Amino acid sequence: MSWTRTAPALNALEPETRAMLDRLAPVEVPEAAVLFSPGQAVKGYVIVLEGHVGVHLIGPGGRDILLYEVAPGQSCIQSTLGLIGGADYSAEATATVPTRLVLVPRTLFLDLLDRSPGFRKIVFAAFAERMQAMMQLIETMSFMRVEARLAALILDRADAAGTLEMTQAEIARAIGTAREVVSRRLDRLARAGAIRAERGRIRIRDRAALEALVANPAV
Amino acid sequence: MSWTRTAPALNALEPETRAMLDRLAPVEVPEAAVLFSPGQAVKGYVIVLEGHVGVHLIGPGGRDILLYEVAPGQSCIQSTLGLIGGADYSAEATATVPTRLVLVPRTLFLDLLDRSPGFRKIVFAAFAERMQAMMQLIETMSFMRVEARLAALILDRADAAGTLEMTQAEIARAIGTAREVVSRRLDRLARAGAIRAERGRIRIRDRAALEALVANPAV
DNA sequence: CCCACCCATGATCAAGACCAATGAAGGCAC
DNA sequence: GTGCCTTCATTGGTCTTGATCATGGGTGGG
Repeated sequence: MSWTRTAPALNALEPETRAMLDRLAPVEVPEAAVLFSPGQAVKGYVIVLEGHVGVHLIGPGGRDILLYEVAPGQSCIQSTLGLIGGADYSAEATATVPTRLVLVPRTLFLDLLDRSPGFRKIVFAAFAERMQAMMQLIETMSFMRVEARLAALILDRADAAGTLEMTQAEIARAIGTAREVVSRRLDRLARAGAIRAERGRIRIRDRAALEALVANPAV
Repeated sequence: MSWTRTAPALNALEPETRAMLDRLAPVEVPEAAVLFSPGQAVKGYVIVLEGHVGVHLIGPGGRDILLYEVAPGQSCIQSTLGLIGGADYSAEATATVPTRLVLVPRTLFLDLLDRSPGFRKIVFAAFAERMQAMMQLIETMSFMRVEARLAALILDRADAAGTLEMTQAEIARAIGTAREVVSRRLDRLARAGAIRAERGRIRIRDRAALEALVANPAV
């Protein structure tokens, strides 16, 4: 009941709209569950309440790159895309941890979109934000070499203490390269004193050095 | 007067909405004019009436890649993005030929978005379509090698007779590589009998061969 | 006829993909 | 504790792709 209360973004909604959404039952999905895969039709608008979802493009040969991630309170742009434009999913979404989410059926979604300014605002703000991130991704992939991408990721995802808990394989997927390359790059960064690499963890030692790398991404 | 008549997509609009739009005066921009550049604030929603606009991401070092193109009747998603999300432009748009366009001011745009279901529908359909194309672009860049990208472009842009009038430099920008590479690849395709390369023009000779390349993009 | 633009080609070089083998740390069962 | 297994990481080596520099030839318009 009233799961909308747990999603801060939804607080600005009109009461009737919230009521309609609250009638939907959240769904629990286990870790590593595949929420959707390429080719499937979009069934509804997805709002993640708890947990974490990663959306990947899968290439032939099994390589995949992380398009974006969905945190609690956020929605999945692929779904929006499909509902508005009618396209099928072209990526794969998997829950990286046990996740709770709500699926707003297509008809309700379109109805709300038409009638609720607040809902519209939320949906489109999220849409725009994601889109922005995707353009960023294109830019990154086009113009930054792996080392710079790696530095950017470390700076971006490290916690306040300058620590990043990610396995090399995860990093590789996030920046779209092979694991070995990440290993080598990390090694170089470590030699240069920019970071300290541990098992499943990276500590920033020289933030400025990483920032310099990001600032000069010349391929 | 009544330029909305010339944009088929706008025919489905409510009469009042069309009337409001028709009050705006189209603008003429000369060939090679820069419509906007990275960092600029978004002034309004752009609808191209006539001509052709290319939107590029510019990297350090001058390299740039074609994000998408705007044909008559279409709008520029970067503008939509900025108006809804508040972000500045992150790409550069240039008119490739003399172009006529309409700029819907921000306030009117947001107002129409709120009040006109028809306008909303058009804007978001266009948004979704572009977004789809961008995902396609990411996929292409990630998983297709240059040869496959080249083949795809040839198939996609050739006219009914199987002829493509593009200079190698243009092709290079469109698929995000260097001109020399295009030259070499074209040469190989020509040797293989898939195409015939002439000055500023390419003729498809073996469509199936190109399609096979696109189908098997393994990096 | 000359000057832009377009194209071909060669040489070099770095990045990164891919394959393979090994080491090292942690978790678990017993 | 000991042994075993899984996950994570390191290292080496090979191979392709494609970026870049350089140079020369061709073509067409003014």
